[in-house]
This record gives sequence, C-alpha cells and structure tokens, in this order.
Amino acid sequence: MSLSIGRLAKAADVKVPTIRFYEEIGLLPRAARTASDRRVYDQPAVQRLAFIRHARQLGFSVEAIRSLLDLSDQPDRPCEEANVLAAAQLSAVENKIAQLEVLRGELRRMVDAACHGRVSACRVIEVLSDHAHCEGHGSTPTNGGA
Amino acid sequence: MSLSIGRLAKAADVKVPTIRFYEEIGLLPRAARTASDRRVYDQPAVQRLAFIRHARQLGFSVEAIRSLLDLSDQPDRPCEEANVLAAAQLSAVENKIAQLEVLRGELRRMVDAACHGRVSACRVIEVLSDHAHCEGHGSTPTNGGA
DNA sequence: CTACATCCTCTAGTCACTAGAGGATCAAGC
DNA sequence: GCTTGATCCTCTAGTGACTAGAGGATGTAG
Repeated sequence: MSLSIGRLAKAADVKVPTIRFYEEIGLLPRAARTASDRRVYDQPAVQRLAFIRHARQLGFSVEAIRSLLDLSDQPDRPCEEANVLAAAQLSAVENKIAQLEVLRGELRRMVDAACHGRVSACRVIEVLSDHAHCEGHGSTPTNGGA
Repeated sequence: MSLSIGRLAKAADVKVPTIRFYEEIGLLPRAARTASDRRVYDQPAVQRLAFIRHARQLGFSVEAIRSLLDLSDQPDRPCEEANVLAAAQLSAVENKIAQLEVLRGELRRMVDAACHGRVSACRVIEVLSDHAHCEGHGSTPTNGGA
C-alpha cells in the first residue's frame, strides 16, 4: 500500500516541504516516483519519518538523528553509540533547563517589580541597563518569543 | 574619551562583528567615523550595547529589544509596554522550561533503560521508534547539543 | 469537463549571528 | 624610516532546520 507525500505527511504529522527537505539532506532516502514524477512511499517510510519526528521533538540535532538512523539500520552493532547520544542529549537538556531557570528568576524579579509610572523610573529598563543586578547567566539565549 | 570598535567590544563583552551587525540592523545608531573610516564610540555607546547584550541573554528578541530601546530613549512615556514585554518573555521562558522538563523525563527513562547489548534490543532506538511511549510534548525543539 | 487540491522544482527568507576573503590602516619596536 | 603584526574596513556566504512563495503540471471529485 503506497502513499503520496501528502498522506505520508499526515501519517507522520510532518509538513510536506519538511519531507522534501529531509530527502534533500539525506535523512530520508530518495523516494520512488510515479510516471508523472510524484513521490511514492510505503509503510516503513512512515516509521522512519515518525522516528525522525520524535527524535527532533526530543531535541536531537539532525546530525545526531543521522547517527541514530544509521544505528537502527544495523541491528547487529552494539548500541553504545545510541546510549552516548541519548546521555549527551539529556545533559544538554538539563543544562538548558538550569540556564532557563536562572533567566526565569531574573525575569520574575523584573516583572514583580513592575512600575506603573514613567519609563524614567521603570524597573524593567533599569534592570536591563544595569548588569550588576544579576549573576552571570549561561551563554546561549533562548528565543522564546516576546 | 572615545573608543575603537575593538575596545567597545571588550567593554561590553560582545564580539566585533556583532557590533557591526547591530549597527546594520539599526539596533545601534551609525557610528561616527575617523578620517580613515574607522568607527568611533563614546561611553553611552557602551551602556547601550550592554543593555542589548543583557536583554539578549534574557532571551529577548531583537525586535523586543528595539522596542525596549525606543522606550528607554523616551523617559517620559508610561512603561506599560516594557512591563508587557517582560511579562511575555517570562511566560515564554516558563513554557520553554515546562516543555524541556517533559523531554528531560523522557530522556531520563531512555538513559536509565540503556541496554548493553545489540541495537536490535536497544531501548533508545526503541523509544524513538515508538511514539506511543510518550505523551505529546510541546512544539518547538531544543537544539541542545548532541 | 471543470474546479480545485495536490504535486513538482526552484529560489529566497527566517533568526541572530559567525567566518572568511581581500585589502587598508595603526601602533610599537628597532 | 621601516617592518611586523594587530586591528580595522567591506562584502559575501554559511549556520540550523526549516518555511514561504512563484510558476507550472497533474490528479480527483462531482
């Protein structure tokens, strides 16, 4: 039973252009094509894509996923490497959380002290201007939203 | 007392190309130049750049910082807007933390179950393959490291 | 047969920088 | 004065992981 790229996208909950992108960078093998050049997929492709999607949600980089996929394609090899990748990812996530908790503290102090007057007396601006208010926080910024 | 771009970079702990980049996108005003076209800065520039740097570390986007800077340039305006930006950033950080905590849980389970045999029996690979192991986690991935 | 959905490729944009080429200028030591 | 090495200039391109859109071909339902 074969699937179009759109159906694969729905089956694995990934957007269509993302699938093409994964093919381009070699995370997915080149898809077979119909006579009219449309991509055709089978059931294992859904598995593979779901694997990728899940790993991305867990924060694994594309390069890490590439290794993981290589590994899972060769079931007879020892799985040290997979364990190492998972452990590295865990510690990266733990670091990130620790960093964000520091930021959260600082932002909370800012927000709690929110002024209701003019900018000249604004705590938010003041805290941002004066780095002395905080201990050094980690390196990588967050890009939350705001 | 004037500063070269390199000295400004050191004073505010920001890299030289980043300063040029900030000028290009209009976060910093165009710097005055010497006869030989080198940028020259003064003490207020250090303040402004430190402000930017600190806000970036707190995860504010460049657009948010632009607003914050506009605000701080006009001390007579009410500071509602700054409060709103800070609150938005705080909630973005809190969301991020919550998401990452879910991921941490899942990764911990993966790592704790680490196998010592062949990939065919590897818990890491298995968990990644089988999405049913986890409850849905939030949208944006982390890009920690790994 | 006519819409309209889906597909194709290709290019460019996102965010906040970072890296490097290729060349000019400056500051210190001799 | 001269050399050496650091710093500066502009410009282009690359990062990661996609996303958006143009412009056109094909598939499918009524």
